[in-house]
Amino acid sequence: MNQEARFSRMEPELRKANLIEATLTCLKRHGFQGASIRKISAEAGVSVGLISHHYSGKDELVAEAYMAITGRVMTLLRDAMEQAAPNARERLSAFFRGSFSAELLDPQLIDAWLAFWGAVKTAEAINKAHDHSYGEYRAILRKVLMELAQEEDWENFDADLAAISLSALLDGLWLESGLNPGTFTPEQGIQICEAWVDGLQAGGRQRFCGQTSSC
Amino acid sequence: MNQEARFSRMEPELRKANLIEATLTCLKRHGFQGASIRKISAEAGVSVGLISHHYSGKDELVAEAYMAITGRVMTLLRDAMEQAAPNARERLSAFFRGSFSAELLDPQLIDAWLAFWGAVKTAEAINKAHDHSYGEYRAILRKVLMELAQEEDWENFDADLAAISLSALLDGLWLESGLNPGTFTPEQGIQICEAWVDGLQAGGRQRFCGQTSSC
DNA sequence: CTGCGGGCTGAACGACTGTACAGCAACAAG
DNA sequence: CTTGTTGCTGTACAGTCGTTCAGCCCGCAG
Repeated sequence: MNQEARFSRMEPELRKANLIEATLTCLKRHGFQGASIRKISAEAGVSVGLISHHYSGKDELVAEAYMAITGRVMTLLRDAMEQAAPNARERLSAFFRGSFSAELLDPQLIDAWLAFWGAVKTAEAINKAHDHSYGEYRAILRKVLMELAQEEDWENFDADLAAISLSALLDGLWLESGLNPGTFTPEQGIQICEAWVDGLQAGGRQRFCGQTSSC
Repeated sequence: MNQEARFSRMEPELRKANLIEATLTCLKRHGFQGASIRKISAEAGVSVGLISHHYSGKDELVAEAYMAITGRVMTLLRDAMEQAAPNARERLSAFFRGSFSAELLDPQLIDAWLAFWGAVKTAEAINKAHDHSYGEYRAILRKVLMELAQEEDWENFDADLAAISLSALLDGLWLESGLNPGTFTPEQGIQICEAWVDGLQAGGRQRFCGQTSSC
């Protein structure tokens, strides 16, 4: 009567990675409400108690899942930019193409993101995770906008405010794409972002400058 | 022993309005999770059973609360535009000032909005409510952008796509303001939106036109 | 005053939530 | 082969959840 092992041990690190993956799967399936301790453990094939063993609570696990997914997205966008090296304008275009790639526009992925956003005000740990990832996101945009300003000899250009603007545009498009896919196509999404940069270059940048008209 | 009436009757219409108000209060206080049947009925000072009596279920009540709040916001924005009659550009500015007024930037109001967004994918009734209100929102923007295009003699201008863009920008700013107030000031929010229109006028509109360069 | 329609109550139900904890068992070390 | 560590199990607990329904009782009609 040699019965199979009832469970297999794992390095805490590996197990945590497994749990995070299961959490993301659950979030994608049924949103924040569908990501209960029991469903996550079932998805991961472990017992309910294991989560409390590795994390202080559910919020911490979800927050780590949020960090994991944002890190993955940011890496993808950074890579897309680096492959299109020539100049800042080209790199922005690469960023847009990456933002509206099939991988990132996956409805399930956006559903998970919506769940995170909905929980930001509820769970402190998720709030901190958002602060961190959004800060990093904006820093990436700030950098490339700064480079664009240098290449085009804009002075006193407020890249920080422009980055807030562009990230808001991207998030807004992403949000609507998640809430109501079909409102616009990925190509139109890219088009909208390109138009924003066009507008900046054509003269819209003036509002992002100091009093001097040298910008 | 003349004891006080244990409850007071109301016209279904009035009672429903009361319940919707209580629902909004709960959503503002603790997000979607904090808006349970029991908490809503406690807030409204009625019994738990009354909600099922007037609505088919919780989702329908929340959806009606969503419709109520979007209707209120849209009326406010429309009024702001109508008071600044002169031209389309001025009306857009009025729309922006309204969008970033203290009344609409109320953190609690945005928390409630976030709760709605998070529930769109979960509840069918809320999904329909979003579709309706977002369509109306975009129609308002489309109309004023159309008028701007006429006043400036733009031909083949795709006001629809431009409206999607502007609504995404506004929603994105609103979203971030809710998730992390302090990222930008209301004045900066207006500045960002004005810069978008500036960019459109300066030449960014080309991407929103057909092949002809007459736009 | 009486009668009655229906707005309203509130206990009960079954399902689900996150967390705690006592102890089992897998697996490396000796 | 033991033995020890500790990753892991799974029941139990104390809640909360949305919904149901038999019947109470408010307030208007007559």
